Amino acid sequence: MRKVRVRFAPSPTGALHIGGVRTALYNYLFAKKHGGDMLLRIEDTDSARFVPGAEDYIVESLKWLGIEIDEGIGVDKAGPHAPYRQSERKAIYRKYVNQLLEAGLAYIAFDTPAELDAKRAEIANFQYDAKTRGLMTNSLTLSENEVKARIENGEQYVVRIKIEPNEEIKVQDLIRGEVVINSSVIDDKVLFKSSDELPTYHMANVVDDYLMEISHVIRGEEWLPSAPLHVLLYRYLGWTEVMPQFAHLPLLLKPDGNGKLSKRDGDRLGFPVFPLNWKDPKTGETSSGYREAGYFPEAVVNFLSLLGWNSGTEQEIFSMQELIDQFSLDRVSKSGAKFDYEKGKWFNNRYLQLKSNEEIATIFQQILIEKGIEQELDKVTRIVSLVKERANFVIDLWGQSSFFFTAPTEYDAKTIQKRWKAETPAQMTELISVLTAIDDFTAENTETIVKDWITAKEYNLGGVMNAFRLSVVGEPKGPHMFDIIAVIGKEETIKRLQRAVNNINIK
RNA sequence: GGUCCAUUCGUCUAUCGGUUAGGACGCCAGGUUUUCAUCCUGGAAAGAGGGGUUCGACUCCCCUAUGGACUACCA
Repeated sequence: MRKVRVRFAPSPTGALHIGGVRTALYNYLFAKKHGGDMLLRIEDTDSARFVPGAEDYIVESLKWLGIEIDEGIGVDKAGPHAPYRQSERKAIYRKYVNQLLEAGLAYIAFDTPAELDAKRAEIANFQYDAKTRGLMTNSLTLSENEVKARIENGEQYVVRIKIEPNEEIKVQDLIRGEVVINSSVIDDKVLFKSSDELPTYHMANVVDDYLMEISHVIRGEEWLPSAPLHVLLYRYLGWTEVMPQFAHLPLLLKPDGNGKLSKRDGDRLGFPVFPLNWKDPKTGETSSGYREAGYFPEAVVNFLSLLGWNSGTEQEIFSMQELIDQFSLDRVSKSGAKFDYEKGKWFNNRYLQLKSNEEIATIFQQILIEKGIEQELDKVTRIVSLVKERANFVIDLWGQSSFFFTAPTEYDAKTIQKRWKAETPAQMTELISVLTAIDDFTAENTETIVKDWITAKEYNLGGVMNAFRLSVVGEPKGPHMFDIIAVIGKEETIKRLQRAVNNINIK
């Protein structure tokens, strides 16, 4: 049994899309499950679409998510198959292109893009293949000398694969089973372009997967139509015996409407489609990322893992290790998954609840500092413990707990109307004296004393407590009142009560 | 247009011929709570349609419909 070696091979054309992240994740899970290696290779064979910074972005994204690379880009020591950037492997591809040319399995074509466009306009459903290549300008229609002359003249050309028609090409897919496509519908794809001396995806991909000893190609469904071409390339190159196994993953779809999830959907619907914030160096346009939106990487991984795969059990929360242990390609679904952002939030909520108060407090402390509030970790931890369960994100904690740090400056009008009665100011003034007399300001003690007072005076518990809350918090929300005042302290509590008595007027 | 892939609650999905078609998100209702939230309980909610095969189909086959991907000197 061959060692499992998989690769994630994005092209550096911008930020790593969330669908790409899932592909990387599934590759990683599969590799680790089988004790194999995960490679990161950069497919930068399209010089025109290269975007600076994209490669670093990809490396940083995977690192943030905990998807560890064993070999290739982003690893300190160059691996045994270096380089791992396709633009740096020109000579390698050239050799195999020549091999194909010499064997008569590929040919040179001089048709310019303009000429091809003209043909497409002229002939409906034009396809460069066995039926049409005799009409075109290539080494099959030109004499050997003319081909040589044109090349020596510096004329640009491409190398095309020569597909023999009318053969049923079979692709064994680990997720979909056998897929059969007739070779007649495959066109003579460009394998190599002289303009930049670089191969196209198809050629580079097959050559590299072979040389890097890739055992399984796990990639998006958009590659399924070209898989037969790749099978043919392995055959033409004489590598059928070591051809990797294929698995084509279902796509991530738009939450609403139709089509695959795109960057624009994120902007339109208000959620990130990238792992990290990204600023496009050309347009200056920025896109938000899950990290900066406050997601925990574990939540993103967990959420993504379940978009197209399930364990077959009712478990929903998985650590990376559990995912590795339970992952299996035959439990990957065949149909596309609509991206459900609401569920993503829920996953973050679960991880927030799972984390220790102190860990969250450490993060929250930074947010507080940005708001100009410096607090000791102990106190922040205590506050976190009181409000954590009502938050999905660490940032939500601010909305739930800001009153711990700053006294209310205004009071919720609806609540005044409902809870601030004619007798309230007198009761609150009385409450001030009750609280003033308390030395031990713990929640248990203040609760006992205040409740005894309310009972003794035969006041309405709800009436007093709600007015008390309004005075201290400013709104009808928050944790248990006595927990709140234990944190903010006696002096501040009394101050807030006094201010409420002075400022709230009954309409 | 052509080729290929897919089709269970609104969404993610379980079911691998016999189930009251299960779970989760979201939604709704009730309960707990001095407030809000949490939490607890409950509820509504699905096999695209039509043919077969079979004692019996969500499950297997065919057709139709619908959705998606691909159809570049992009990946």
